[in-house]
Amino acid sequence: MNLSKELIGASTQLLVLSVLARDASYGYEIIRRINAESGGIFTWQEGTVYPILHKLELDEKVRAQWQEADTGRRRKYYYITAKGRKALEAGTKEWSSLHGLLTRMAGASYE
Amino acid sequence: MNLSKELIGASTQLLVLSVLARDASYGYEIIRRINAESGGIFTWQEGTVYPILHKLELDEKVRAQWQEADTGRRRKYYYITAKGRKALEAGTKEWSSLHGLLTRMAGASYE
DNA sequence: TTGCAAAGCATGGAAGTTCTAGGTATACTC
DNA sequence: GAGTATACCTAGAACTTCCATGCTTTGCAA
Repeated sequence: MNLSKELIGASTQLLVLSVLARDASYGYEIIRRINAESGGIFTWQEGTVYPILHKLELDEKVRAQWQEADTGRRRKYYYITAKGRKALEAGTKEWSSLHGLLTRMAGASYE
Repeated sequence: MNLSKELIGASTQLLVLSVLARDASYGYEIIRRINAESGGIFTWQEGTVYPILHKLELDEKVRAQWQEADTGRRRKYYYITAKGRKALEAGTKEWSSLHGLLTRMAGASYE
């Protein structure tokens, strides 16, 4: 069993799930929100996020629903599911272990 | 500019560099050491690590040198370079930013 | 009313990555 | 001399993310 690869993919998935755990949202806005909060360390493109949303939906971690906005525009809203919340929690924990290992090892190398 | 992808790859590179920053070592032992210290959250295979070492060498972040062990066995020792140390330091910082973002966002979703 | 920018979703293909699965060879132990 | 541990390596499969691009609709300005 090797978590590493999933952890990696999880870093992007986790960010998306984090946004959706607060409020349902749609692709275009998720991108803007994450890019804003990232403080400029990276910039997601649309082509990065939409496939991730599709995968999350396939995995039943989110549910999608077309809605009409006040502006009259059609948007595909994504809602996090119970499964998605579990994945978010588990992923955050796994991420923390990896981060712990990394700081422990990198830190030790400066002594 | 998008750091994300490099960050990802960096997580594995960083662990290897961390080991080498303490002591020069060779592939087979690096694998054992990291697997031991990971506390079981993942298990690297040889096929994962050797290509990484080759890439690090190509990038001049490590230097390789064949040496004869007491046991009479040939080993390829890897030494971290100045460039490698810089990469380790920079990578650790980038990693921390991402981790900060992640905990900030995931944390906020539980409030 | 025409034209352009922004909002909004989507996909195909390039490039990169790790993992699996194999191969080779030497030393030690029984 | 057979098996196990040490030690290195690579090809190819499978999976990702990223970039470029295309499409449609709405809003606004000239």
